[in-house]
Amino acid sequence: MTAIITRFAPSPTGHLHIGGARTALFNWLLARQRGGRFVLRIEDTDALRSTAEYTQAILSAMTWLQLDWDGEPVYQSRRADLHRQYIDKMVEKGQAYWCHCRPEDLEARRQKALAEGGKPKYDGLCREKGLGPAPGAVVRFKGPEEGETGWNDLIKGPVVFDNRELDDLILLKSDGMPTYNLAVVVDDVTMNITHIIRGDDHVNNTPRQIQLYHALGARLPFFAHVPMILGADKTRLSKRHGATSVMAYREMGYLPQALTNYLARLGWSYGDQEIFSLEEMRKLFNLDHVGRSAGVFNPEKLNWLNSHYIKETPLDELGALVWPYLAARGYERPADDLLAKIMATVRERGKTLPELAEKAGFYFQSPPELDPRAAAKVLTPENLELLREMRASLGQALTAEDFENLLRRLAEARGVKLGAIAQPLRVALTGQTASPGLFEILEILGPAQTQARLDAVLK
RNA sequence: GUCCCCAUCGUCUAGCCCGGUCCAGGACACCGGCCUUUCACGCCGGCGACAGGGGUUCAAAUCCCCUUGGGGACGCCA
Repeated sequence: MTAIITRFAPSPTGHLHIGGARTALFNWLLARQRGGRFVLRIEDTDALRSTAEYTQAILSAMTWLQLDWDGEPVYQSRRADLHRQYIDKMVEKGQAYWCHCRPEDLEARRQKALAEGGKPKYDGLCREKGLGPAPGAVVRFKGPEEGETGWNDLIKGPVVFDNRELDDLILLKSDGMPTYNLAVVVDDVTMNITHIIRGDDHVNNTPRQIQLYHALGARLPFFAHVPMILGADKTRLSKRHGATSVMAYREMGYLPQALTNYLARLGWSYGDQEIFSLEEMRKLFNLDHVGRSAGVFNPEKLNWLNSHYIKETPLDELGALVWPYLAARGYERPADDLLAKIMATVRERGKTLPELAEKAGFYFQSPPELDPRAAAKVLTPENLELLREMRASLGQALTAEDFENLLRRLAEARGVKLGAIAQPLRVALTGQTASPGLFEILEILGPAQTQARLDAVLK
């Protein structure tokens, strides 16, 4: 059995988006699982819209997601000569022909066909004219006029198109550049791609591409069309549904494992299992279990996965990940072990990295910003008096455990519940009524900081 | 308009290919309870779906047909 070769072929006309990331992931998974190759091809034949910046952004997004590719990325634009050779050969063999129809005329005829209830396809005007090259001319594929073209899609099953539905697609643009459909086929053939996993929106291109494979005498690859990802309103995921680029999710504080796990599970399943490391997916992934219907992107579930992976991240790593968000708030960097201890107290209280930074904010503000409603409710005259009385004894403990014993004894001595003295202290130290565990906070703040915060409230 | 694809809880899905084990299982979200110094986490419980209609069959979420609904494509974009 020969090794499989898959590819991801984004066009650098924008950032890597959620849908693209998923097709990349599936291609990567299949290749890695079967010991094959996963190659990256940048489809930059649209000179107007493709940029080097987007190319870079796509590469870094892939790297962030830990989807490594084999060899150097292939730039489609640099293969234009090769594409041109194939086109010339097809013209020579009578498989393609020069067409002199002008874009405006074409558009007019399309509109007319549409108005008459027909399909807006090329009418074949130049097909039998035997024209040659000319300024503004294009080369079209001479497709079969009858019969059917179909394939057995690895995800969708058998798909068949009537050849009469297909028109003579352009292979060479008037600017001398190959079109997408031609370039893709020539590249996939010459790069020996065995499995093409791509978005659903390409099924309509597939019969045309298959005809090109036939014309080229090339062996067909396997096709697998992954369903679209939709927004909450069930239309194609777009900007107005919120962030769509992978890097935007990185900035919003999502972990790459959460995103790949979510994306894999959106469409693919393995029984009831929800949590998969990249390593695990790689073992278990299977195109048979990729669903056929479109899926709605659900940020809530992504959040859940993100908090799961946040809880799994070692504290020192988590500290490093959250630090940039803390720094953005203008805080000073604490020692690594202290930052790790802080993370331990907040990591179950936030779903994204910036949320963690927000929950940890009070540690870094001295005194912390006092929530007026918390103050009004909890820092009553009686409670302030209570804090004043407790102030000295708080200097006698050092560890969270000691603080717990101390406060429990104090509560017992006064004949009140722990909460009665914990809440005023919490508000004094954090400015909030909701916070991480009070004993841990006391340990982290230390005696001096604790006294300073009490002083600020009691002055 | 034409063609292609799709259709199980609000959402992601298991089950469908090989009909009975499914008065349909899991997860997110939501609601309730427990735990508890607060908030979370965690645990327990609840709500909630086979789009509709015809067939085939002793039996259909599972097979077939139609309808409806949704998505996609119809570019000298990729």
